[in-house]
Amino acid sequence: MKTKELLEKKGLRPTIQRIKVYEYLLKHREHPDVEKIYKVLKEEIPTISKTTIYNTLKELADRGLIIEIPTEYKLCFDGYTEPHSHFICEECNKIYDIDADFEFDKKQKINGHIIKNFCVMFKGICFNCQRKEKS
Amino acid sequence: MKTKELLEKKGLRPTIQRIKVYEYLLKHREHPDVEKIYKVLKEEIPTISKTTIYNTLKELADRGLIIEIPTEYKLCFDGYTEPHSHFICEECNKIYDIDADFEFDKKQKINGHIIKNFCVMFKGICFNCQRKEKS
DNA sequence: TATAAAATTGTAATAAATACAAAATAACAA
DNA sequence: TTGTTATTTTGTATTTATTACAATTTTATA
Repeated sequence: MKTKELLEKKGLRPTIQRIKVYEYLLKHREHPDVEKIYKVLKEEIPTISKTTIYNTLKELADRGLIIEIPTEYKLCFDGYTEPHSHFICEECNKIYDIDADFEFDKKQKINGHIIKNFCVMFKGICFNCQRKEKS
Repeated sequence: MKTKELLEKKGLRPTIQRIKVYEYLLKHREHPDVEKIYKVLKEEIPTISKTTIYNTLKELADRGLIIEIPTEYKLCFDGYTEPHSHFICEECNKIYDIDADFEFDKKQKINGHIIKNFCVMFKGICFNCQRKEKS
């Protein structure tokens, strides 16, 4: 389905700003933060405002079209919403996708709390930073 | 073991500020943020500085004495370091401990990345907010 | 007690996020 | 079309969170 239709299905007007933000996250799997998205989109849409980026990301996340990844440093975003985990490198702070499948039935309650979703974050030294340290 | 000795064992001088920050986190299982800890400790130690809270929390976390819990809203802290998970309520933003045991061998690598630790965050509507919504 | 190292404090600077009113855009009825 | 209304975007101002850093204070120990 096209980005435009996905937005409409969630009750969001498919404005050029929303489409571009969403498409950026679908095409780039780097888990960007607000600043990164803003800088890139400003090339294409010079009038775009950072407030719009914030607003759009919140709307997309509220509707489950994207995932918010809170880190110690900043809030990052992911357009890939299939169940997966993340790894963050404590050297370079880069975030990697991890295809670890944790079994969990979202319909169950835990301690009386309704579970809507869950996320797993691994932390350590990434493949690349290990190489750098050796040399 | 006493807080003082735990700090010394990790190579940290057991200053009154560090002891109090650490003890606060061990005694209160509410997952406070910097602001909360600062406000409470300022009662006891009126000269304490927020920078010291930041510094101390970073040192404690680096040495594994406490856990950092990044959320969408702010960075929270936990003095309880036994393996456990967290649940955050999307209504009241309160963080609860969850005794879910996810099996994972930390010594293994994933995709070539060295895993030092991992955390699981559940999200949804907490027990208390469910009651409020019914009435 | 003197000296050096470590830690704390307070202020300033930076960065991240939010609030909000004005302007622009889009939907749609006449 | 055109006019009206609702929605969205933009830009600026605030607020909040975090970091940088020099001066002061504290601590260890020679």
